[in-house]
Amino acid sequence: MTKRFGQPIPGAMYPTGNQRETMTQHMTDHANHSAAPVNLCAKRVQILKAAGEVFLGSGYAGASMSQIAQKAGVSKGALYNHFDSKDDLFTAFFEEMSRTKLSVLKALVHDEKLDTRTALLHMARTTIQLMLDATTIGLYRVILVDAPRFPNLADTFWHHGFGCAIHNLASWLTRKTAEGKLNVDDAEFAAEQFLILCQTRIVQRRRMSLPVDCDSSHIEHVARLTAESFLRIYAPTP
Amino acid sequence: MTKRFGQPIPGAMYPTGNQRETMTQHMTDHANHSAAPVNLCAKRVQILKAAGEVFLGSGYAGASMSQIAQKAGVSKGALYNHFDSKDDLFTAFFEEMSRTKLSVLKALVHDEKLDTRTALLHMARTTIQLMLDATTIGLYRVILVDAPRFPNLADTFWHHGFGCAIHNLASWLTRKTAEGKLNVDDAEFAAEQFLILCQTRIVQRRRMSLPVDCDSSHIEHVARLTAESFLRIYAPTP
Amino acid sequence: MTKRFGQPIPGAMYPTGNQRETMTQHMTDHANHSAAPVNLCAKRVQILKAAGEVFLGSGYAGASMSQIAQKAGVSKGALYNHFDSKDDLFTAFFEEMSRTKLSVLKALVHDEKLDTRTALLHMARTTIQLMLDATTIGLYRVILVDAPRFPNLADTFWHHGFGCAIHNLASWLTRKTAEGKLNVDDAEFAAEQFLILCQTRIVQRRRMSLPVDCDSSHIEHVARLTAESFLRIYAPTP
Amino acid sequence: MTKRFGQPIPGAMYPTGNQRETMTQHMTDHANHSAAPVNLCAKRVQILKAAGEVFLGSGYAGASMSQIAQKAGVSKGALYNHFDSKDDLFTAFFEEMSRTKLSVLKALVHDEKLDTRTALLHMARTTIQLMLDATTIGLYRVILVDAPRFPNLADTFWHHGFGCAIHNLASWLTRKTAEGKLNVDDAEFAAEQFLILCQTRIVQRRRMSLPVDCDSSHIEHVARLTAESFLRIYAPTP
DNA sequence: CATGAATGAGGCTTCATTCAT
DNA sequence: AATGAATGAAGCCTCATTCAT
Repeated sequence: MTKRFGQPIPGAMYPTGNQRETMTQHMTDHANHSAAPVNLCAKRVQILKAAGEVFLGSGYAGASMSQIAQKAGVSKGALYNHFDSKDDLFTAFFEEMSRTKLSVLKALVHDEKLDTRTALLHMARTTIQLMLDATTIGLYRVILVDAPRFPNLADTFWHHGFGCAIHNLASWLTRKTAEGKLNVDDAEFAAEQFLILCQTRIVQRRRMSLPVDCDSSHIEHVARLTAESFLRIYAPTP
Repeated sequence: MTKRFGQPIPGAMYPTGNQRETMTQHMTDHANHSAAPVNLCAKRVQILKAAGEVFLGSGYAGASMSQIAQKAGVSKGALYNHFDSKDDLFTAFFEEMSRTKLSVLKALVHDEKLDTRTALLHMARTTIQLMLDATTIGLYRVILVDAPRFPNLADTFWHHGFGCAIHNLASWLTRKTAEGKLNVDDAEFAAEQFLILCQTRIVQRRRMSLPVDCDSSHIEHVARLTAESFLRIYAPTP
Repeated sequence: MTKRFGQPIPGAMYPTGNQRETMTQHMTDHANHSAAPVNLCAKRVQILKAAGEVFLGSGYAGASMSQIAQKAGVSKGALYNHFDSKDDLFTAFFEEMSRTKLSVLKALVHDEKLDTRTALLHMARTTIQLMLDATTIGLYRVILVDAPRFPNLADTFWHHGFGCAIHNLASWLTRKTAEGKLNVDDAEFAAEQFLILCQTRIVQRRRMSLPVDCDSSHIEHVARLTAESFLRIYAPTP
Repeated sequence: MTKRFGQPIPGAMYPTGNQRETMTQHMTDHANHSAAPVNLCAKRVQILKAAGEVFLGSGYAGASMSQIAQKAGVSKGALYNHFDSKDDLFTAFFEEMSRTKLSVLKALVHDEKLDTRTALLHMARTTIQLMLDATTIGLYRVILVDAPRFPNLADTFWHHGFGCAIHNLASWLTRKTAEGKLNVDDAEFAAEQFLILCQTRIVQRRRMSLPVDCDSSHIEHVARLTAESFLRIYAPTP
């Protein structure tokens, strides 16, 4: 059923089916013959946005095409003019979301001239904040529950999100180790540890819909403890 | 509608209605006149088992009563002789699962005469293994996706699982700190960090249905790194 | 399905099936071998009572055997020990109700030494009160809706209720005409007119669940107008 | 849940949702771009017609959506494109029926130049005929049995039917009294008496599904007796 | 291309009835 | 006799999808 997924080749054309580009970019690269494509894009974006709200909240099984159509302000039929099926829409939504919402993770590592401790604190704070975002939590939820039936889901999420962040962070850790600021052996593992440690206390509870204090002061506290802990693990031996 | 949840009163009897004892215990405490209760329990257990398989795999919305009935080998109507509704069955399944499957976490801390490093390794190994279990992963999945609609879910899970483990582990850490073997300030936080660190690499990927090597040698490796890291954070300052 | 109905022969025996005597009489005409029949009767009465409450309120289609069993405080199976089917129980309930609750109508005409006007007023009052009774209204409701599917229902109701009252009243009217107190030609028609006139204002509205003042003073008012009207129709020509 | 009822605003448009005009009028007031509404209306009418047949015969509880769909020649799901629920369909059916079928009652009083006796006979005949109509009997049945659960039912019926007729007739009676042709004190009460008297013998039996002669000659006979009786009650005192 | 009515499969639940205990 | 679990048909309703307009 699921048709397109897995290798989102940014420039490729999809001659069969309704698929179009992911459309947040180059909305204007066709000053050609008609404004229709713009509207198309607009409607597609509109639908994807609505699909996002619904799928993130309810998962694949809990969402209904009617709901999405209604929230998007279009007819049910219109959904099928832009997407071949619920599966297809789900897949498109997920890819779009992963690409746009997790971009923060890709840019987690700013190579500014911050000292190591400050940089770690900064990254911890940013990570926690991202992971508390409703969209991120929704995406995580969707992956956990729907990945068994949509095998490429997790790949996409990993590719655009966690995996990417781990990779970038690992590079940074390797660099810091080379600089003698840290002492990291398995950089990929350490990077993952860092990201996972960020979930202590706040993120973990929030994901489970448990009541939790999300004040920025609390976030700051946890970020600090996390950065500190990480430093203790990987501080260079004197 | 959903009747039973929240305060499982272990010794109470439910003479009227569908609710019965949680039924893993005292299947034999009726040397009286009839074997019927055994069958009743048997069928209830049978249904709960099937419900478990289905709910764990698909969440509440993705599961269907027909599926469950079929997997349990009973008629659809029979489900309603034992549970008032899908909600009720879901709730009962979840409570049962939390109680029985997470008991390992409660017993995570054995107060044996192991040295600290070995004990941590041991606990890391156990935790990883538990968290890789299909049931545990399913439960986690269910909580993430269905807790928003079933508020007690997360409480139950926390109460029987994570929360309990954190609490026990925190006590142990406090004790070790008193003994000078560790140097833990915020024991609850540290305990949670330990459990979260155990999810690095293997558990996290498995949860997302990503391919991952689950060999015991790999588990051992991660457990060792985890214990080591934890020790580095909280080793007593020399 | 419906087995027995139509000619309730009071003394007959029903050798096949579960049917027993209507049981409000001669509860004691068997000082014979066992007290079981008494219990049977008790349970049967209990069931019929519950069936009455439910059927009167909801009609045949709206009632459920479970409801009845619950209200009767017996098991669902027990219903089928006493009655062959829902149809059978319905039929038995209806006959019983008609017989017992409408007996007032049979005794509508007391041949006391009241003058005609007072007697009519008396009968109007009694009729209105009976017709306002929840049971009577329920019976009427049941006939209207279920008679098409249970052809003997209306016969029974007519036989025990309206028809009987009309008959008795017609005799009385004939007698009064003979005495020169009234001038009734078609006595059956006149009797029916009287009973129907009693439904003006209060009974008619109550039947339709419309709000209506049922004070005894209001009843008295309507009864008086009704008797007066009847007298004007059938007063002997001077 | 039930959305439309109570105040049928004749000219309102319901652009969103299932609700549409009651649709017996202006099937042609859209010389616009498409013939679809005609079909829509047609189907809605088709469904309402089928619903009428079923509900009138069986009441709310005894009717099934499958039956209605089948009788309407549409799929079960199609019902829900036009009505939100069984309740909604029931409510719409009842309102429509009350409005269209009982209009005869509203026009009961023609202010022709008939003498009083003839006018009464005329009205009695018309009333009896209307009340014998299968639809009227069905509506009455539905009210009695379902009004307890649908409070607006009886109001609607009264508003469109009985109540209206009583009101018009009462005005007529008052007029006749002013003209010295009748001597009516409580005109509303008298009007109700007239309508109720019309139910003697034929209507009452028919309602209960009892066998009864409905020949026009019999109707004429009862109408004559009824008019005569009414005249005797309210003839002006000489 | 947009619409939304139509469809039929399938969802959850209730029901009358049966039957082993 | 009494119980209540089991059954499978049927009830109401929703859903993804199609298609005429």
